Amino acid sequence: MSQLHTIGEAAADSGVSAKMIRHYEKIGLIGAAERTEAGYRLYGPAEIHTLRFIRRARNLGFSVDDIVELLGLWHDEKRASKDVREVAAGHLGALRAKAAEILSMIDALEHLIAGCTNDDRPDCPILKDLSNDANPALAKEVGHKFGYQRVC
Amino acid sequence: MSQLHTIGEAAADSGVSAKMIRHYEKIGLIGAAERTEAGYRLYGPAEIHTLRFIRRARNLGFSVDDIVELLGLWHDEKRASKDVREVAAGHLGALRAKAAEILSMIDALEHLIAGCTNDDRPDCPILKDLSNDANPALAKEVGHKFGYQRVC
DNA sequence: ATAGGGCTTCCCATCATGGGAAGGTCAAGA
DNA sequence: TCTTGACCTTCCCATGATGGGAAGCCCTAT
Repeated sequence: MSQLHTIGEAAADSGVSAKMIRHYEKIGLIGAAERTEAGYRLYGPAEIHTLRFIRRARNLGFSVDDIVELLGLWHDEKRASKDVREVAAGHLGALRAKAAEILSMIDALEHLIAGCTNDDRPDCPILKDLSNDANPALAKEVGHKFGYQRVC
Repeated sequence: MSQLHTIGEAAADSGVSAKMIRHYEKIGLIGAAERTEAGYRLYGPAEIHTLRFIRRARNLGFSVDDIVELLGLWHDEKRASKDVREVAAGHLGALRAKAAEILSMIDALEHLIAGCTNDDRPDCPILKDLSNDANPALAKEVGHKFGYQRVC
């Protein structure tokens, strides 16, 4: 008994909020916890270890779906390291794509801000760029289906 | 009449989906569109220009709340360029923070993956790190309220 | 006994976006 | 003229991870 913890203690010890622990249980990421007679959830060292694993994986940006896989591999003594690597590499690719996207936004925004007079005059290259039909800010070539011609 | 467009045409011309145009109307980012007798929304050049403005701002990662401000400034002849700059600079700061977060995840993940044997053996430094209590992967100093001591 | 803090479940909100159903409208072709 | 198909309308639901908050039960210290 002495190593069984309530959800609040498990949260403090693992860094995962009580709210999220219940959520992870509900979506099946972790199994249903033991309960006291009064219905309180109880967590032992193994469960808290798992929660820490989950928190670390979340800190690395892994999605819950990824973590389902990682936990399965973690508990699978016959796992192949390349299977783990595959999950990690997939996530790394997604992170790199996201980083590239954000960095290009930063780049574009820095250029716009650099051109701003930063005073009380209304002239503003930022708004000029955003409203300029000829110079679409950071145009994503996505979703522009200009095949249609106007009907009216 | 000849320059009035249905929502599908406005979507194609602006790069904002019809779904989102209706959504922007509902949340008040844009005003209610004119309607035909049958209830179809109609968009003129000014509205489509605004939609393009919105799409460009979204491409730069501005939130809808930011865009409300930017549209207000855009239409305000007496705006001060520094007010625009302030909105943009605030967003830039958020983007930089996000980028730093993602880059540190990438960095940590690259190190883990580099140590992976990538074969059929079960030994795996990635899982080892995630499960290692002593070496928390990319520990965020966030949310660790370790003031509490275990009660049990 | 009572107060306060922790626990339970349930519902709602975020943020931007899309999917899909049920039904009305319109234009082109048989 | 009728049909067909592509559009439009509104309404509801889902995403993903997280938190807020209410109503009510439980436990412990005063």
